[in-house]
This record gives sequence, C-alpha cells and structure tokens, in this order.
Amino acid sequence: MNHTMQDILLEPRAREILKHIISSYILTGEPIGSRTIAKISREGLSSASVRNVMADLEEHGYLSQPHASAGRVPTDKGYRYYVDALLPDVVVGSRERAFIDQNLGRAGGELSAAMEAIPKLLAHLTSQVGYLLSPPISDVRLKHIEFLKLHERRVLVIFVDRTEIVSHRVLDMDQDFEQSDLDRAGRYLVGEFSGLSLNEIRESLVRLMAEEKATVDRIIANAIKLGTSYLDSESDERRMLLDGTTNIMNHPELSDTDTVRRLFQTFEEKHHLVKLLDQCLDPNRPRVLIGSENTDPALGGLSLVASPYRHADGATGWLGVLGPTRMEYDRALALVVYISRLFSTLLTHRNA
Amino acid sequence: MNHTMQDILLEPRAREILKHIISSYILTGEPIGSRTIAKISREGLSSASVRNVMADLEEHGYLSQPHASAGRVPTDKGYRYYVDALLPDVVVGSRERAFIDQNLGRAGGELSAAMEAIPKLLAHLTSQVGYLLSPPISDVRLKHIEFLKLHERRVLVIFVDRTEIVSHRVLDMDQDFEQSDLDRAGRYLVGEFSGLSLNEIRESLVRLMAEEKATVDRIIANAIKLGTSYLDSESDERRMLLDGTTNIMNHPELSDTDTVRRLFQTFEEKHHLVKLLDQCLDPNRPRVLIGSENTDPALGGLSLVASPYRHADGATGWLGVLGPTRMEYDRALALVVYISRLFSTLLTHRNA
DNA sequence: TATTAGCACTCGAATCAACCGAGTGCTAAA
DNA sequence: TTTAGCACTCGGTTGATTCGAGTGCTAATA
Repeated sequence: MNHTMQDILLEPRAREILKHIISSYILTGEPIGSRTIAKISREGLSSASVRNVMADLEEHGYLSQPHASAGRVPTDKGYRYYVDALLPDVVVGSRERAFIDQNLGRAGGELSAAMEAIPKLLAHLTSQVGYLLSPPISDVRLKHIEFLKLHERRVLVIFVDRTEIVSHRVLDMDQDFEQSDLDRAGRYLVGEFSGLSLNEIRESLVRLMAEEKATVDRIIANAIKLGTSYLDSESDERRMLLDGTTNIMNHPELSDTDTVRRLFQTFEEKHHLVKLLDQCLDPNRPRVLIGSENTDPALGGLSLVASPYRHADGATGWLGVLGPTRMEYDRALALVVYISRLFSTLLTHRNA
Repeated sequence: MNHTMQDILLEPRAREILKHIISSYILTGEPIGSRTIAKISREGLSSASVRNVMADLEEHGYLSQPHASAGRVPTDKGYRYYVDALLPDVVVGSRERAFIDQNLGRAGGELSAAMEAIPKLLAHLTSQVGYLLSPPISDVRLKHIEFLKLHERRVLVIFVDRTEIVSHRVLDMDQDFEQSDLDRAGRYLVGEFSGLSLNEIRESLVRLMAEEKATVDRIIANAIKLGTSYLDSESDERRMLLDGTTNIMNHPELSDTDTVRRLFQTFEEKHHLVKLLDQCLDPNRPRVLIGSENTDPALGGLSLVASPYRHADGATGWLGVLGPTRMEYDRALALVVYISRLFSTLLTHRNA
C-alpha cells in the first residue's frame, strides 16, 4: 500500500537521530554534524556514537554528504521517511486560523474572489508558491446560460455554474441569430439541463441531435447549435492560479540563475503542474510529493504539498504549496489541509 | 520643448564616435575601447585621437568608465542623445510584419484575444518584457449592459463596451430584485446611455437622481441603484497585461539575484508600471524612457519604450516593451509603433 | 594647430599556494 | 557497546602574483 512501509522499522535511536537531523536541517539549511546532534539529543550520546548511526543512515540512503568532510543532509528518501513516519502533529495556530477565516470569509459575495485569495494566502503563510487548480470544466454543473447577440454572427455566451462562478466567451457562429431566438435557446437549455455537468449536457445534446424533434423544432435546433458550439470551444482547460512565485528566489538552494529561470518559465506555462496533479494524486486525501518523486524535469527538485477540495456535487480541485525539498512539511501540510476543508464547506454551502 | 535640445549641437566627429560606441555596446555588452572604434570608424582616425574625443564625451556626461582601465560605456544621458538624435531609422521587416499581422488577425473574433496576444508578441519579438495597458475603464463606452439575478440579493452584471470587450462582476445589493425588474433596468440604461463613457454615465445618473422623475418611476429608480452600484464597484482599475517577464533574466546586467527579485515583485504588483505610464507620458506620441529617467525605484535602471493606441472614441491605452537600458532602441521602437498603429485600426474598425 | 606614436601606469580578473576548521572514519581503550 | 583520541579530507578564505586591455600624457610629426 505504502511503498516505504518496509523501512518504517528503523530502530528507535536511528529514528530519533534522523528526525533531529532533518528538522535541524529544515530550520537552518546547513549540513548537520555529529556533535550538534549529540548535544541536542537527550539520550546523552557521544558524537562518535551518533557518527556510527549516521553512517548507517547514509548507507541505507536516508542521508548524504555534500562532500567528504561536511555534515549530513537529508536525501529525498530521508524526507519521505520523515513525512510518512516522523512528522510531528501540527495544528494551525488560532491567530493564523482567524487570519485565514477572515480572508476567505471577506470574499463572501463572490466565490471566485475566495478562489483567487487562496493561493495568495498560502504563499503568504508559507513563504512559498501557493496554487489552486479548479476542477475540470466538464465536471462543472449548469445553473444558468445566456446568449447575447453582439454583431451579426458574433454571440456572447454567459455561463454560470452552480457555485455561481461566472465565465463568458464570444462565439463566431456560421449563421445569424435574432436576439429573441437566442433568448429562447438559453431558456430551453436551462430548463432542460440545469444541474447537469457539462459532460452530461454534451452527451444529451448529441442524443438530441439524433432525434426527430431536433430537425422539426427550431428552438431545439438552435439550442443544440449554440450549446455544442459553446461546449466545443471549451478546450477543457482548468484554471490554475499561482501566487508568490517570487518567494522561490528567497530560498538559497534554488536561487541560482538557471534554476530560477527554469522555474519561472514553468510557472508561466502552467500545464506542467496541472499534469502532475492529475496524474500522481489520489483525489481522496492530501499528499506530499518530494523532490525527485515528481518526475517532471521542469519542476525537478521541488516538493509539492497538495490537498483536494470538493464541490457538493463531486467535482474535485486541488490546492497546496510548492517549494524546495527543504520545506516545513508539518506546517505546510497543516495549512493546506485546513484551507481545503474550509473552502470545501464554503463551496457546499453556496451550492445549497 | 525637448530638454536635451541644447546638446544636439555636438560636433559631427563626436556624434559619429558616440554613435559607434553606443551601437557596439548595445550589440556586445562589453565596454568599448578606443582601438575598436578607430578600426570601425571610416574616418581612419588613430586610437589616440579617438581617446581624446572619448575623454571629451565623458567630461560632458555621455560616457563613463566602469573602472579606470576599462573601455567606455554609455550613460543614460548618452542613450538619451542616441535615441533623440542618432537613432537609425528602422522599418519592421516584411517577414516580421507578416508574423505580426497574422497573430493579431487570427484573433479576429475576440478583441480581447488580440489584446492578450500583444504583450506576448512584443516579448517574443524583442526578447524583453512586453506590456499592454488598457484605457481607464471610466473612458470606455457602453454598448450593452445586462443584469442577472443569481440569488436573493446577488446580481450578476454583464458589461459590453463598444469594442465588444466583455466584463462581468457580481454585486451584493441591499435589496431584492425580480429578474423582470433587472431586465427593465438594463434596457433602460442601454436605451438611455448607449455610446456614453462610464464617466459620463456616472454624471448622468447623479443628475437623474436629483430629478423628480427618479423618485416616481420605479424602472428609473432601479436603474439608478443598479447602475451606481456597478460603477462604484469599479475601483477604476485598468488592465495591465505583461508577458515575457522571464526574459529579463537572460540579460546579464540584470541577472543578479537581488535585481531579479525586485523586478519580479514589481511585475506582480503592476501599479508601479501603470503609474509610470500615466504620469510621464504624452498620449499623443511614442516615447522612450531611459534608465534613471524613470524615477520609480522599483523599476530603477530599466528602460521603457511605449506607444499609445487609441479607440475611435478617444480612449487611450499604452503598449510597449520594458528592458535593460542596453536595449536595441531602434528595433524596439519600430515594433512598438507598428503594433500600436495596427491595433488602433483594428479597434476603430470593430467600433464601426 | 591637429594628429599620432610611444610609453608608463592602472586596475580588474584569473591563477595559485597556504591555511583554517568543521567534520569524518577508524582504532583502541573503557 | 560506547567513547576518547587522532589522522585525514576537503571546501572556503586569504593574499600574492601575473596578465592584459585600455587609459592619459608627452613629445614628435604633418
């Protein structure tokens, strides 16, 4: 089930030492030597004993040395063990909780404002890159659709989903419509398909097209034409919101020019991240992806903390943070989970 | 009229040498020594003579030396003279022209797509940061407005301006409206104010409110309420689109970590740039702002090439590129001017 | 008088050796 | 099994040296 299960059986002393090394390293960013650990550890071990354990841990791949005479540094495998088995429980502090509640609550009126606030919030609280990925558009459910004639064959489509997230698009049609026809088509679609997902609507339209009625009834024919045009113009894109990208540069391990350039280019083309989230993650629980576990070279060496959020009707999105492998996983995870829960309840209430 | 007029009287030889130094420096990025110029210049001068002229140019502030035994580098004043008096005429090559035409033409249907394509295009063609600043929203002219009831007091507003750029916003009203009331209010506003700018509409609404009719006629009363709510929710923001921000990291003179961080933070908060464009520029002609001439410390040391574009009804926006002072001003200016003309004609045609 | 050849000088960049010190691995004693 | 002790490693820093591109100045030249 968990691919690192077999390793959870490290001896208590090794676990203790590994934990100290990793949390110290996360704090300071400096390689940790045996003396430092000997002093911190309450077991009163000597540095020589610690050295022995460290050598074992290195042999098993949990630690490595930047060079022969330096202290130890966690490997990705080390971080993995730390996250799976050693992570201290952290709850979000009450001050921070209040801050979050206020920031997302204030967005009250418009839900899309809350959506946009989340990456900003995550970036601000963790000093890393915050993101939010909306559910696939095809999972979104129709509340209202309306067509507006702009000019001869140009039609403006306004789409409102059940959570009242609004989007619009201009279509170039191959035929001229009267505004009254557009109104009727809109009413027909809402009446017929309200509450269905775009995918379901697409299928229904295809079915309708095959039926006899469609060729007879002009309203239905128009509705099919407009509806399919709109659905086809969806390139099934999802909204990927990022914030705090400049925070990346504050981490010394990522601040050399080439890395920075590569990462920023990746942030500009967001599909890398979308793909990663879609492919690697189980939509039922939060997840941490560490360094090389994410195989996209464009994001190489970054760690990802992700938690799903859910509309009442099941459409699932993701939110989380992105940062260097040297990250405060405990804190990041706690925040990400807290915010995803909060946002999910916000969404379900709105939906009612 | 032009604050550098007095200096245009440099001797021909000095002009020639300054021109060579600056264009070489723009090309290579290396300080230029006297020998290099002596070889290039067709007057067949010796390096010693060139040195004398260079010393004069330095004394007058057109050049400087990074250190005592290095070649010369242009100062901002030098660039200014170069741009004002020495700039070679450049026309956009036919291949590039075709490329631009195609990219903006293809956006045919939706004008906002062309708007978004422009910064990308500029960034691509100049390897710098491309931007586009839309006109102030208050200058935009109404074509259509429509209200849609979402939920009790939440009203969706859809606004279409005369160039068919669409925007929407959700309002939290303090009173409940029926959809039929919303429809009437929308029709009233369109009928009454179509073609007027938001500023003008705002004034008219205030005037209306004072009149007797407003208290009697429910349609007018609703229209006033909804219209002012919408206008007040405008924070008079303008759209500032940027693209190619990662390009600045390719310029060695800007690639040190601190500068990069500062610039990226500035790009995230776009108001610096908006302010700069609003304050410093005459909306009737293209303009180049060089290094320290732009006094915003957040953008310190960058040069800005800007050209206005115009809707038929007079609303003015800006587009251009942003890059290091060592920039190919001739090329950048030619491209920016070409694209602004093209976009202006696109806008006026659409408007018809 | 304007130009140029010649030369001493300057200063950043690159190279190299020496040194320091944190941290290690190993061995032998406790 | 733990620990004290010690030789060893290796990155980082410091300082001296050299190299070379480019300058300013002076004296000779056209």
